[in-house]
This record gives sequence, C-alpha cells and structure tokens, in this order.
Amino acid sequence: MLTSTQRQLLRVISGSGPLSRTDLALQMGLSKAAMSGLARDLIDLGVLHETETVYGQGRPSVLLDLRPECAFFVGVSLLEDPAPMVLSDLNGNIIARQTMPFSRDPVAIANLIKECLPKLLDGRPDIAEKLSGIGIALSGFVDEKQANCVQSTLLGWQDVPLAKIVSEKTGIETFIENDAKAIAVSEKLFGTAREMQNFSVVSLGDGIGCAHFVDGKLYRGNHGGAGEIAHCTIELGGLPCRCGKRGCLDTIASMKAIKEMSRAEGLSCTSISELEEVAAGGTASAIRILHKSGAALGLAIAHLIQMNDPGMILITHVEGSFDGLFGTVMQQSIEANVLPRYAGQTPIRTRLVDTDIWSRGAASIAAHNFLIGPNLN
Amino acid sequence: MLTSTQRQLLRVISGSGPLSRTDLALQMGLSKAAMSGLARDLIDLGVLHETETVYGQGRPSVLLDLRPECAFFVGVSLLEDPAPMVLSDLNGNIIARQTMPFSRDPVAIANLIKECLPKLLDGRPDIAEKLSGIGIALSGFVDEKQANCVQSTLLGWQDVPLAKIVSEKTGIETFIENDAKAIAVSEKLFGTAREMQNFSVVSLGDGIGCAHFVDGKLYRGNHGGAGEIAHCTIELGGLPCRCGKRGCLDTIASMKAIKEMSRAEGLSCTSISELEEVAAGGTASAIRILHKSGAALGLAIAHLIQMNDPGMILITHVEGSFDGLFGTVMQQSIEANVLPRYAGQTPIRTRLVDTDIWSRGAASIAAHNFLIGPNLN
DNA sequence: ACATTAAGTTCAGAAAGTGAACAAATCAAC
DNA sequence: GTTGATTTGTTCACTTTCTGAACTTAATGT
Repeated sequence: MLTSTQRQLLRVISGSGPLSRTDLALQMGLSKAAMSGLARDLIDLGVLHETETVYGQGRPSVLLDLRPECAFFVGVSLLEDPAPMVLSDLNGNIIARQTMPFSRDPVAIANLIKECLPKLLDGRPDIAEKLSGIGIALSGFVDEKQANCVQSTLLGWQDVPLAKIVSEKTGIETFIENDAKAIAVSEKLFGTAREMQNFSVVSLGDGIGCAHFVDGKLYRGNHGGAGEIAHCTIELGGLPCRCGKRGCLDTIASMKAIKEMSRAEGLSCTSISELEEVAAGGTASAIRILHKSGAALGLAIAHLIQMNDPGMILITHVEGSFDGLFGTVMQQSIEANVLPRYAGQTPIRTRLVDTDIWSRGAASIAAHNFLIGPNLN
Repeated sequence: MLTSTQRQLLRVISGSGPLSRTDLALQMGLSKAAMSGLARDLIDLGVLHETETVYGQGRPSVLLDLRPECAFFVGVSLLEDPAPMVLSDLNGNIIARQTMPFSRDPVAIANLIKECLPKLLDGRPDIAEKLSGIGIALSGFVDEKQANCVQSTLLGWQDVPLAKIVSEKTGIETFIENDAKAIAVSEKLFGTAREMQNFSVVSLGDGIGCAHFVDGKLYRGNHGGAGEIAHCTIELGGLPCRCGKRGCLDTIASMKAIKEMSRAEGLSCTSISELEEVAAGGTASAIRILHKSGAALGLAIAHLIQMNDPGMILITHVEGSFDGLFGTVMQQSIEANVLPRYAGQTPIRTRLVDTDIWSRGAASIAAHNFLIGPNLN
C-alpha cells in the first residue's frame, strides 16, 4: 500500500508527464531532500523509473515517469453485446482483448469475468501477479464509492452491489462506473485531458452521456447525476422521451433520435454518415434533421459552457458523424449561444470512438483507483 | 500564521458545527493524541473555545467551536450607491455598519475604504487589533487569486488589481470577489449551506447571478466564468441582450427585464410585487409576463440541476418577488424539466435579500481566506 | 459503592519533512 | 584543456508532527 505522499507524487506525474525530482519537489511543495527519498522508494517499488536526461546549464536533470508495466488492469464494458474485456497497463495501452457473453445477472457477470480472466492473462504469469484492479463500465447511476449501481434502465438494476460481487468472486479489487464518467477518467489519465483540471466529456451515441472533471477530480454530483445533459429540455413540448418528459436533448440529438427522425421522414438511412450523404445530395428532409439535431446539441453544450466554464469540451462520436453538416451546425450553435466574449475560448475537441473506448474507460477506473486511491483528502 | 492541519480543523468545524475532540480526530483522520495538542494550541491562540458539554455513557464530551470574536472582517459592496461597508465577526454577525460614496476609480475606492475604517472600528481598539481582512464584492469577473478584477462592465474595468491597491493603502489583507460567488461563500460559511458540499446559488436581482460550490469548494471555472447562467439562451431569437446575443435568461427573468416587459405592456409597475398584485387582480398581460419569466428561470435552473446535480439550490430574491405567481410558476417549471426520477430531490430554498447581503458576502470572502487560507492543497 | 463506558491527556518513539552542506554532472569562457 | 559557474540530486543531523499504549477523568447504570 502506498502512503498519501506517494500517491500525491503519482498524481502529479500522471497529470504533468515526466518530471525531474527538483520539479516534482517544487510542484508538491516538498524539499529536495524529501523528494530524494520518496523517489528512491518508488523506484525500488518498481512504480517509477528514470527516463530521459535533460541537458541545460548545470547538472542535467533526470526525468522520472510512471513505469507502465508496474500494474495492470482489466476493463469490462457492459454496454455492448457481447461484452468486451481488455487488459491494460498504467498508460492505457491494451495488452490483450477478449469478449464475454452479455448478461444482466450480476452473479452471472461475476462468473463470466472470472472465467474470462485466465484467457486474458494467458501465458503471462508476470502480468497476472501485477493485476491491480478490475473496472466495469455500465449505463446507469453509480454511487460515489464506485461500488454500487444505484439504478440502470438498460440493465434493469436497482441498488446492485456489483463491485463487491465481482471482487469476491475474482479476489481482485473491483470498481464500477457510469459510461460517460469512465470515458472522462480515461481521457484524464490516458488521453488529451491529462493536464486539464476542468473539462467535460460529451459522449454521443445511441444515447448522450456527459461527465465533468472539476479541479482535477471527477465530479459525480449530489445523487450521482451530474452530467445528465441528455435530459435537459431543449424543445418545450417536443417529442416524448423515454424519461417521461418531453423535448429532452435525447429526443433530438442522440443517434437513436436521428435515426428515428429520418425513418419518420421516409428516409432509409441507418447511420448518420448515410444521412450526411443524402443531405449533401440536397434532400431537404435530411438537411432539416441534421440542422435540428446539430443545433440542439450545440445549444446544450453552450448551456454547459455558460454554467460551468470548462477548459475544454471533448465530444466522442462514431465514424462519419462529425465531418459534415451535423458537426458544422453544432459548432455554429455553440458559438452563437455562449457569451460573445467567451466565444471560441473553450476548445471543442472531438474524438472518434474506437472499439476499445468503453472497455479502456472501464480499465481506467481501476487505474485511477490505483494511482489516486480511494481517498483524496 | 496557522499550519495546514490547524486550517483543516477550522474547515471541519466551520462545515459541521461544534464537535468534540474525539469526533474531530475521527473526521480528520488523526489520532486522539494529535487532536489533543492541536486543540490546546488553538484554544490558547483564542481561535477555538469549549462550548457545550454533551452527556452520554462514559465521560462527557466537550464540544469545540470557533470563537466568533477571534477575528474580524470588513466587507464592502461595490454593487450599491452609496457603497455599504460592514464589520463582521467569524460567524457573520454584523458588528457595525457604514456607507461610503460610490466610486469607479480603484485608487479612490482604496482611499474611501481607508477613511471609513476608523468610523467602523470606532472606539473598539480590541477589534481593530484583530481585523484580519477586507473583502470586496463587485459585479464582474475576478481571477482565481481573488486579487484582480479581470473585467467589469458595471465598473468599466479591465484587469484592475484592486486587492493589491486596497491592501497597500490600508495595510490589511484584501480579497475581491464576484457578487454571486460572494453570496455563495457567505451561505457556505454563515448560512444554510454550511454542511453542504455541493450547491448552487442563484441571485435574482436587476441581473441574474449564479455560483457553484463543488466538493466543498467554490468553483470558479476555467476563465472565472462558472455560473454565468444569465446568458444561457432560453428563447431562440428572443430579445437582444446587453451581452450581444438574443434571448438570454437575463432578457426574460431578471428584475430589469420584468420591469421592462411590464412597461412595454403599458403597465405602470415598478416592482415585481406590484406586478404580482396586478396579476392577482386578473390583468392578462401581467399574468403573461410573470408566467413567461418564471417559466424561463425555472427552465434554466432545471438545466443547472440536470448538468450538475447540486445538493441544493438557493435563490436569493427581493421582497415580494417569490410569494406569488412568479415563484409558483418557477417551481413548476423546475419540476417539469428535470428527470422525473429526480423531481423534488433537489431542495430549492429561497432567501430574502436583506440590506447587508452583499456587504456580508464581501466580508465572508475575507473570513473564508482566514479560515481556509490561500492554498487548500 | 463499584463496574462500565467513553473522553481526553501524557509520553516515548516512529515517521516524515527541513536546511545546510556537499557531491556530481554538465556548460561556458578563457 | 582547465577552471568557474550552475544546477541537480544526495546525505545527514535535527525538527515537527503524528501514533499507540497506558493512563486519568468524569460521567452512567446497577
């Protein structure tokens, strides 16, 4: 087990990349003397290693970085059928992949994970030994201990202590997390948001997810519901939503809604890129749909910017959904609906989802708990 | 100067109210032994004192609380003309009041504060000695050091280092803060949000302000713009706003907007309570205005709840503005536009603004810096 | 009166951090 | 080249802070 000072050091390196002992001491508010011993201990433990040597005036500084192979993590996505499962190192590199059958039964899930583990770790006893945690991503609300699923419509769950069930079955510490929040953590640890203290992730898929990092920490909200942007009312008296309200963003800008609208308009498009193609051909109904949904998403994101002033918004999306009209309208809608003096001040980055996004996000939850630990103070 | 452990203790007491040494030790993750010395030091320093004795089984526990008279703070509001100025203790109790002429010139403001200080402290050398900070509340954007006003339309400022100017003139540590954020801090330290880790304040006045507390800390946003709810677009293509956009919440639900709308409708109402009266008499236009603005404010607050899931929303408002139609419609609009399963889960509290609200808020900024200190780690 | 219970104190020792002096490794200048 | 300047990183004696265990204190309950 690591001390809180050691954890703080890992957190700093994870957020800033490789640093010299002197820089680390400075950033952590410690003396060089304290840093010296701290670094030695963590190097001996195999968590840190010396990487590059930087030459300047005076004695060159030796950069310290995390040893990605000092700990490994398993990530499971309960968002797809079959459920993907990956083995990842501390840098988010994926070492191995498996899939397991999808199930809604917590105990069955635990059993499936247990059965799949040996396949994932096949022939790598060194890795098996350093397996430090399992992360599970799912659609639904998760408590702040990342242990219980408070509610999940997709899985039909209510207060399911999945983390405990899985960790008891496998003997490995397990954490669960909401899908969008898992992506946010993954981007903070492994992705483009490493050095960012405040940012939000909007995940655009069949549904729309969202998660916030505030002051370098995932913000979960008082009931775990922070980031429920999908059910902001965008169109008063709009279409009925699965949540019970009307005109939620989810009914206008989710992939599901877009597909439904195009079906209602008599278009035979099954993906957004097809719709973009039809729109490029000049079909008015396709253009109308893309306009409406792009503008709605942009408006919701503008609200988010106005409310929270994040340092960045990262939109994860599927192939082809952002190169055309939809993306353009959304961008314009954001710019038009934030304070003019802030327009363009919040970088909007987009990221194509790959097949590993959810399972890697799940693994990042376990990695996050390894690096940062349960209690941040 | 206090150590970081001492500050942590003050923070815990400030957030939870009086606690026994044993409880404090538990909450801070320290041993009873460490707590014993810590408490003795702070009592000797005059910061803590023993209050109630609680009897149970075993030796009774002695509750420790902050000594409100261990430090005093001055708060100045640059939101009113003339500018109110108060002297407050660590509990937010107001010891003395003064007013000073309003000015937009930073140096003149510093001089006015310096001149007014002796009047506030008149005949109380004991308090003068313990004066620990000056807080200034203003309308505009403030940097994260609470030292510089980045921009203020009302004051016509751009990058004004007001805190430094005032502290150099008066010799007392000075901090500035945005008006809504100052109210949020005041509510966290002195008011109804003491034990709340996540909450938002919406201040309803001529303009609409908003501020968020996240994980027990004021969240300022990446450019200091968190909480700019007033310029969320609520009505696409609505009335032009002073910010340059159209249909901002500010153009529909601020007191200024409501007064303007009633003027446009030929009503001679100069306050919201008059408008409520006319509406109660059955005048359609008055009812329409109150409906529209109440619904807009409710929708914006619903967005806030959906995005951030705060533990509470506190609305500060002026006399008469919340007892009638406006308040009712707003409440309904909130309930109708949040996820049905969350409806009613976020307490909406309202608080009548008194004449001291801004100046007390300003003083709370100084108190906050005394209690929590500049760096939270 | 006496056992039980829990709060708070004391004290020796462990743990973590500091400051100052020093060793090490380079650049720059003559 | 040699020398001096410069900066990194280490060592070591010392201080500060915290812990664990034993102890004292002040109540309740029987």
